Amino acid sequence: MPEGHSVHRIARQFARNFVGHAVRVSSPQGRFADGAALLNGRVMTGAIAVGKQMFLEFEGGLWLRVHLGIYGAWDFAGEISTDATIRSAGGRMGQTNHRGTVLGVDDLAGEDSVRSMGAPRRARLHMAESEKEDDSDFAFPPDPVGAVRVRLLTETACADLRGPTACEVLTVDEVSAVIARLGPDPLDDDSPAAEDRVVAAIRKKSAPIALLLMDQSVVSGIGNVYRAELLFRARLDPFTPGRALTEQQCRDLWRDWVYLLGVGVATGQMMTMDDLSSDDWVRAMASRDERHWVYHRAGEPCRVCGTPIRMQLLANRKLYWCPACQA
DNA sequence: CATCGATGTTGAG
DNA sequence: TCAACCTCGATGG
Repeated sequence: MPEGHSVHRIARQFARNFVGHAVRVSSPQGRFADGAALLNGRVMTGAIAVGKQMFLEFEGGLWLRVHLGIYGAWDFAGEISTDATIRSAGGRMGQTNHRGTVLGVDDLAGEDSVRSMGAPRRARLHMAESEKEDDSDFAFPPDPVGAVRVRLLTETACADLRGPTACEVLTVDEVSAVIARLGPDPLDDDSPAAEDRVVAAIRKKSAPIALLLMDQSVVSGIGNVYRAELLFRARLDPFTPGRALTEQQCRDLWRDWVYLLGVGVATGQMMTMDDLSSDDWVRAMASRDERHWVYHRAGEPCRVCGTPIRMQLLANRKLYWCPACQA
């Protein structure tokens, strides 16, 4: 379920609580028994995210590649230091909103609206498309619940993976090969070269821009929500062929993705609306249906012009857009 | 409590 | 183009 921002947050969680530690690796469900045996006992030496893929590096040159697909999720438990998470409305997003600038958590929230990371404490944290924290008491390590494909366990922290699309052990060369097939991820590479690569990839294809934004070989990390929202924010007709976009339109799309991904990683939420009043900010944080311009709003009035938002299947995914604003 | 649907990708046909 | 993968929150009775 997660788009790029959640995967970065999960990688960050591993960096905090697992990197530098020897890890017991098992597969309670059994489907990853061989891979678990390969990794068991090794020290985790790195955790990186590229688009929707995460790579955990272990000593000896072995990597664990995980893709959560549509169902996948990680459950952390133990002495963990949780990421800053926007809890409620404190500040206003619009205050320091310049496109292309990544908002820091400090920009986004006032007191009490952020649970900051701080010292490790005993907690459970569910990480998928959204995150849920549970401070109630539990035994450590917890009994595996359901089909746990992989359990990673240190002296103090536990991480259970369930429902992934991909979970495999790779060599460094194989990791490089996977990454080579992916378009740029702004959090890994926000260079002019990365931007040029995306612009060129879009402008040489005749496929509709709505399809190209979802194509992980063009640009990494965009899913169905960010796709719809990026196109609305650019006031672009989703069916415009890539090669019909101007260079500037392509650059603006990339810059806006840089911005939105930064907001997503900072807040843990796919917040795609700017300049919200305090009341709207409260509503947006409380309900995902108040968080977007067009996503999941078929038939409802466009927030800008009132025209009913349209929905159509494109490559088996629901595409949402405003037929008036995005003409 | 049953059913539906999802923020993804792969591979068969 | 479409089913399969595989899990769980949201929804409705």
